[in-house]
Amino acid sequence: MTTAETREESLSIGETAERTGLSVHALRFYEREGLLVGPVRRTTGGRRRYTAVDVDWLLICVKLRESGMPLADLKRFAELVRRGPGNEPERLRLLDAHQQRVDAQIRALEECRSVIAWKVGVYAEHLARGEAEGLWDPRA
Amino acid sequence: MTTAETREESLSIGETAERTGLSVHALRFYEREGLLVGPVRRTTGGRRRYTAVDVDWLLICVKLRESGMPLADLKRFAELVRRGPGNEPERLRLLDAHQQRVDAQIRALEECRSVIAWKVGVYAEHLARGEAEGLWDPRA
DNA sequence: CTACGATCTGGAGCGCGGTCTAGATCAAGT
DNA sequence: ACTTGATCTAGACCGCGCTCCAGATCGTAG
Repeated sequence: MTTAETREESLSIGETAERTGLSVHALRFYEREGLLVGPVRRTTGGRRRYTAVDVDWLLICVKLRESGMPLADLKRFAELVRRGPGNEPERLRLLDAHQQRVDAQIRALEECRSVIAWKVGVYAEHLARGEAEGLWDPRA
Repeated sequence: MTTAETREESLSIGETAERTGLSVHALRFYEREGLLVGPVRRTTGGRRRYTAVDVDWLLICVKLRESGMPLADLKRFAELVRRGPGNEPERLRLLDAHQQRVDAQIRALEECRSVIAWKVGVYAEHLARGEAEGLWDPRA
């Protein structure tokens, strides 16, 4: 097998980086910061081996980060999961609060988009007229 | 008039901050960075006075920033406007490119939202069952 | 055995977008 | 005249989220 992988359902840090979109630096950083649920397994030589469960968790992390969840909240979430069953209500509250923020963010972006679209329209119309005259608003 | 304003259609930096949502620090910072189209007028005493045109531009800036436009692009846009008529196609390209990014961002956020919503659903369902048994996925 | 690329650790450094401080000045109320 | 609060400038500083470096080690292909 040329492209190592050992087929033991575990991946090297490089492969994990590829699959998650995170850099190897970021993966080590996340681990140091306590953002992973379990400790990452290691080979006898000390190299990290990521399981499918690790990768799934990382993919969730990526989505939460991408939608703006701060690392501190992600860490809190990881801690809750790490502590095991019993705190599901708190996990739910955390996710739910984040979802609200995402919704608000989407609404804000949509408003921005409409303002920008209007500006684009102003210029497009201006140019369609053959840019003969300057825009009425000197700062448009 | 107790709450100064002089009614000469110009605002102090503090009033401008209130109306735009930017801090007075940010207003001075934006000015230093060349993000404003024209030089801000000053009183004889050296205090800034913002006109309605200034405020309108700032409101656009706020929307562009809120939707993720980097200060460098905003600066570029301000420069184009400052140079006056003739470069409208370039302004349009700049805005249009940004709009594309905003659209992509909205789509990305919507995907994140659906992943999060699914996770929330998993927890909600689990809790509805009376949290009798742990989640099948130890890292959910 | 050798070589080369991937990975390791600890810690420094960075880009962005402001934020804050110090010390002075201005302007308005009393 | 005095006090009080807003504003001024220049420049230092900050939080976040990585990113990069040095120097050592691992591990696989040839």
